[in-house]
Amino acid sequence: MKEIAEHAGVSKATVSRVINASPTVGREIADTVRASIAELGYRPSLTARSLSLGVSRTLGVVAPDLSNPMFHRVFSSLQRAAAGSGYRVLVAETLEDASLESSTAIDIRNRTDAIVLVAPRMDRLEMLELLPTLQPVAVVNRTTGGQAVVARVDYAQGVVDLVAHLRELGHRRLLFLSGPESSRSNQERLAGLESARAADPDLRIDVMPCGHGFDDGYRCADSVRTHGATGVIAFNDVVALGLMGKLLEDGVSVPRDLSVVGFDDIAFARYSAPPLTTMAVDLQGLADALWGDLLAEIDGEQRREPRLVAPSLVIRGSTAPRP
Amino acid sequence: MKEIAEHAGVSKATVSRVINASPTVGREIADTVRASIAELGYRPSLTARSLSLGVSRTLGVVAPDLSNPMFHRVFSSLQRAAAGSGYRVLVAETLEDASLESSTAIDIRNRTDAIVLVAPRMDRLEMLELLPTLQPVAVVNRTTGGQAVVARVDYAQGVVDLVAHLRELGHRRLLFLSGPESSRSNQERLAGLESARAADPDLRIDVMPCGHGFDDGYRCADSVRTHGATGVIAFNDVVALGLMGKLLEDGVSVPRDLSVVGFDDIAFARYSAPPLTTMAVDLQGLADALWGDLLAEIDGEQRREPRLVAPSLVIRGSTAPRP
DNA sequence: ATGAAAGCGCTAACAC
DNA sequence: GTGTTAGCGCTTTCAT
Repeated sequence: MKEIAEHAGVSKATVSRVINASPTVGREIADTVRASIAELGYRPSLTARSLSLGVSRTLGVVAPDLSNPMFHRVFSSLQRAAAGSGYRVLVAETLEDASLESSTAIDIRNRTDAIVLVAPRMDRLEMLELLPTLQPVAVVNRTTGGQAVVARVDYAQGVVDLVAHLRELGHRRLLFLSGPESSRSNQERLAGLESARAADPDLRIDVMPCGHGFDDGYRCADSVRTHGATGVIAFNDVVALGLMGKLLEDGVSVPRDLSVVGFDDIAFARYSAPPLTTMAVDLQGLADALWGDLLAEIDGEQRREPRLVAPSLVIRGSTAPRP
Repeated sequence: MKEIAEHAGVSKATVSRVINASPTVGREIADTVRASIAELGYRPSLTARSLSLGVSRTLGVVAPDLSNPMFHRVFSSLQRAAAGSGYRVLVAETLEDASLESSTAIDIRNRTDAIVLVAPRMDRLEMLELLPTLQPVAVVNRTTGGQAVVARVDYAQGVVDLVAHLRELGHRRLLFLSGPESSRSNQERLAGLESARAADPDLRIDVMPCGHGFDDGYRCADSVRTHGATGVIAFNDVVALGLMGKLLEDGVSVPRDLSVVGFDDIAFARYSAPPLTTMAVDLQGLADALWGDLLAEIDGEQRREPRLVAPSLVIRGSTAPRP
């Protein structure tokens, strides 16, 4: 920057003004400066800028695993939302290392103006302790007792809708393939199941621990077949797809022999054979709302009203009347 | 930091030394300082640190679309590799906005110590012009004439292997579902096709423009059916899966009526019905090599020997002898 | 072993 | 309108 200033015969301050398009700088001078910038191929240091301004215009995202299309979509949607306000997104995948989630979050937050934390399995106490040091911070699919901006998918209601759909098709014996025990969103699905049971004594819903990945669904297929249920509610689409893969391989026809539903409406759900009945979630809407609140917090407001987004049933080919 | 210094009754320099575990600091003093840090909940500013050191220990990644499992895996593998050296990864998805790729890359590079560019469709001249301003920089699946660290998947050879596999199964009329025309990796696949043709005059391989997404594969299914080929080589697994979805929906049996192969070996390829025959790519290996070279460049060495990784055939259920 | 002070590249009063 | 100057929070000589 000093070089530019010298080259253009002005002061660093003027260069700074030109870069930031300050209106108080003379036409001619500005052009000279711009010429020097172009000639010397100068690029302002964003690091120095951040330090001086105390602001980086960067949003941090911490997520467990972007290969899960659901997590990827929250990230991607956030990036889109943030980009609309001129913010970049720095993301860190915590992968298997749940133990490093906290320190990762702290580190990421340190380089950014705000952070969104996607940590479905982080211990609640640990999270509650962490949150105050992370402000402004948003949390996805968890409750925080007002410690953060929060947006949640209404998994409980989603599961209720799924059960209702299967019920209408005549299914009375249902099986839920449960996700990670410690996952908050799994617990909500379980709660949804409970209220569905309560509302309909004629219904039997069993729970089978399974997991959250393709391989988990695939692995559970045999137990599902022998279980006797006619309708299966998978933890999510990924599990449902893994399950269906194995089922079809073994000659079980979905939906003729067995109806299967997932959750999330990932891209592939529409193209599987049969296409998957599932709950679609407006993640872009969730991200937009979250980002709006976060931006307000960055500007000093307090926005702690939890956002609850309702998923909607998408009926495709993997469900049919009870055999 | 000043507060810590005052609280502990030492100077800022000493605090800095304690933070950086300098050995030249007295045991007792160090403990006092650490106590103050803990008590006041102090976290050093990485931004200031970066500015002072001229180094951020962060790697930037620019990729078009992380929802593509292939791109996601290069990102994820890079993050794993970089994490091993204590580096964070800042990623930006350029999404549809190919026009913003350059400026995004510049911006990201500006906040990081190095960058890896995944831009299969960026104009070559634009890229060649951009590269010098991005050093140290690595590029995936493109050639740069020595302007950058590069790692490439040998798509040409992969396609040759795929053709050979189908040929052995008796297929003589093949159809290639081509990806984006401007994509470098698509051009390499085409080159592979050409050498396969040259080596085997008895073989007929047609090319049909299709795309790179699920929906593209899905959409092409009808034309594929009427085309008459008995073996289909999809641009990648995503296209293959989209195609198979529609095919099975329409009662075409894969692999009995038609053999289908993909490329990349994405996670779901193993769980589709039928599981997909495809070319597996050791992306973690590619990322490790790339990161090794990049790290060397960060340290001032020059590492421009292109890395070429050979994919390997994974035979699953989507291919069978010609009907 | 510790402190004082300069400097990383930028912005923002404040002066002219 | 433009230049001067003081800082943003840290690291790192150079003294002591």
